[in-house]
Order: sequence, then C-alpha cells, then structure tokens
Amino acid sequence: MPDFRVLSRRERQIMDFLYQRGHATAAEVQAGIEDAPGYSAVRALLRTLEEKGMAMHTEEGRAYVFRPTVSRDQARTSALSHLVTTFFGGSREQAVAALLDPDGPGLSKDALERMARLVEAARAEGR
Amino acid sequence: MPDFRVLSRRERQIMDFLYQRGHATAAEVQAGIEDAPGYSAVRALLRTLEEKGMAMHTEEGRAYVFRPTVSRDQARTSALSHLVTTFFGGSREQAVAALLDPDGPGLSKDALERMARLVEAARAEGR
DNA sequence: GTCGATGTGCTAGGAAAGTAGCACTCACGC
DNA sequence: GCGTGAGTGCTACTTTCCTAGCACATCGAC
Repeated sequence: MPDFRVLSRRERQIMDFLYQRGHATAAEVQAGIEDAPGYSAVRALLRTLEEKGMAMHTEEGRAYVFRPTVSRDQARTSALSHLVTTFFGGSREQAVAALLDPDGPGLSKDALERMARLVEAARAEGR
Repeated sequence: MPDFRVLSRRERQIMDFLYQRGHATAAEVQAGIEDAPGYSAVRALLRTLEEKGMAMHTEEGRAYVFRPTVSRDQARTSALSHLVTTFFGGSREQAVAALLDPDGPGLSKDALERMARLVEAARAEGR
C-alpha cells in the first residue's frame, strides 16, 4: 500500500475528494474542491498522483475518470488507525465515545440501535 | 480554529506528533518522527508552525517546549468529522463498525462493555 | 469543412517548503 | 576564565509544489 504521507497539500485534498466521491473527472475535481486552482493545475496534480501510484484513470468518452488505486476500505482502515493513534492515544474505545458525542448532529434512534447491535456482535465474537 | 489544510507535509507530520505526545522539544520531535530531517530543519518547521498559529512554545529551562494551540479535543473532533465525511460518506455508524472490526487487534471484554454502555447512554439521551 | 467547446500533453517559471550551516548565548565543570 | 555542550536565531541554498499557458486532438453544430 502506498504511503499517504508522501502527498503534498493539494494532492491530499484531491485524494480526499476522490475517496469521497469514488471517482471523478478533472473538471469535477476542480468544481468539487474548495479554493480550487486552475483547471490545468488540477490536471497536472492528477497526473502526479498517477505517477505516485495513488490514482489511476480510465477513459470514458473523451474524458479521463480518476479513481484511487487503494480501495476505500483499505484507505479508511489506515486513516482510522492513524487518527486513533494520533488523537486518542490508541484507544478505539475513546474514538467511539467521540463518535457518539451528543454535541454532533443527532444520531437517529435506528443508527444507535444498529450500533448497539454491532457492539453486541463484537462481544459475542470476542469471547 | 486555524485550518489544518494549510499545513505542508512535514508540518502535518510534526503536528501529528505534537498531538500524540501533547508537547515536545525540537530534539524530541526529531527523535520521534520517522524519517526525520536534520535538527535545524525541525526547528525551522516548528518556527513556521508558530507563525501559522498552529503551535506555541514555552521556555522550560533552556529549551523550548512546543504544544499545539488548538486543544486536542477540538482537533480530534475536527479530524474525526473530516474522516467520517471522506471515508464513510458521513455515516458515523459505519465508522463505529470499522472501529469494532475484528480484524484489528482484539478489543478487551471490558472495553467492549464500556462501549456498550456508551451506546446505551446515547440512546437514553437521544429520545 | 470549419468553428467552438471540451478534452489532453507538455513545458517552464514563480512560490513555498525543506534543509544545512554558521553565529551567538548561556550554564556547567575543571 | 575558558572550553564544551546544548540550546537558539537567522540566512541562504535546493528541491518540490503549484500554477498558467500553449499546442494539439476530437466531437458536434451549423
């Protein structure tokens, strides 16, 4: 798995966008990211990301459609683990607590119930 | 709250370290981060971070001890929310599921129990 | 067929980041 | 008092990032 830490500021911004959307053309990237640079700059950055092995493209009609090379699943696991280490001293439990924080936008009853079931399932499995 | 997105690659790396440790001298930063640059470079980066308002220092003995200006709590909330948006389509529930992933290092029975209680508490509060 | 819109590739220059090195200060031991 | 070690500030250099601009290709409308 490529190392996300080698990414520059703009590159990161674009990768985030690609993970959020799944895939995007240069124009979509430009339209989608905040404080975006010129169109040429976006294309150049996408090319760099390909060189670094972080993204790949397929031709769809005339346009290139870009996707991350590393699956969202792998990337999210890696990002999550980094975040837990950095901000929660490695405690996933604390991270869960933060996710349940009532200050955030309210979680639906259903979502909470599903979470409860997830925890129960993990408990059942863990013994 | 300053915007973490303006940080360069090295600066980010150092901020992560500061959040992980709470505080650190230049020497500790250099010793602590992977693939670290020279001592001078680290000091220069810390100075830049101060200029950008991301870190501050206090003098302790002869050495400067650096800390993030934004509290770990605020920073973690912001980082978590960004991560949930980017990788989980905004679903905190899915993020929790990933944190419970049995492929990761096992969670202790106690930790799981505490999580169960957290969810229950959130449910009780949410109605 | 030709003009405009929308693509791409490539190159080059300026800005920012990253790094090393030197000069200086201060505390401590001899 | 003077050398040494550990600290800082500052400056200058190199590398990388970021960006714009130009040249060329392709498609569709007229």
